[in-house]
Amino acid sequence: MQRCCPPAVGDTAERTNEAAIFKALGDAHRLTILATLSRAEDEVCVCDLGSALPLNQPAVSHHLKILRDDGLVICERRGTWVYYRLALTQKTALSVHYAP
Amino acid sequence: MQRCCPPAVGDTAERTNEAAIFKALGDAHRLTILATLSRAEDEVCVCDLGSALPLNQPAVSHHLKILRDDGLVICERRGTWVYYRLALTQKTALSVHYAP
DNA sequence: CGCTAGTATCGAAATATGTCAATGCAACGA
DNA sequence: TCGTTGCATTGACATATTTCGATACTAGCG
Repeated sequence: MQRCCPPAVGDTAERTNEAAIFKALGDAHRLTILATLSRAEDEVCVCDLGSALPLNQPAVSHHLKILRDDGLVICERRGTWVYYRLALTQKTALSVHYAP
Repeated sequence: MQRCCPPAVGDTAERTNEAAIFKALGDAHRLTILATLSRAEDEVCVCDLGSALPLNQPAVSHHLKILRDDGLVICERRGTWVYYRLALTQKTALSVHYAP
């Protein structure tokens, strides 16, 4: 396989993982959730997250699951309520630089 | 409207714009395109961008249009070929910090 | 058990992705 | 000039994924 330019850095699987994170961020409602969590000094319960969005509870829960599955937020149940907070991992740092 | 937590920063329109950029990055093929452009010292023509992807030309063109519409790349036609390069604007800096 | 908070599942509408065909655009040769 | 060739984009369509509401379900409390 002959090419004029060097092949792209990183394999496809790695790039797919990166894309999944960006995809999770590619929704205005989820950005609102993350912004709310970031502004909150402490964790925020689901009902408060939902009250800032024009969605009903199942839809909010759906978006939260996406953020959970991508490791962007973590949740903890205490009694009746579930509290969310940002998962401050490398992923959320998001200092993206192409190419590495 | 009464809430326990402060409202999210930024209005919906602004957040929608941000989401559009993340959505553009939320695809492994488009990340490959951006990585290739970033690695290339100079611009890269469409045929070379396409040869690094398991897609045919129309699909590549489609992805390039998404990146163009979001202001992430710019293109220039010279003769028969069209050359792409990164649009090094604020958008591509992508030093994301929530909340601002 | 009843009640509330949150999640999971299902289905419909909207959107995204990729392929094929058709169109533009520029270079080249008769 | 005209037709041909090759690169790139656009449009139409089929398929896949996403989004969100309605409903059903689970967990915890009194």
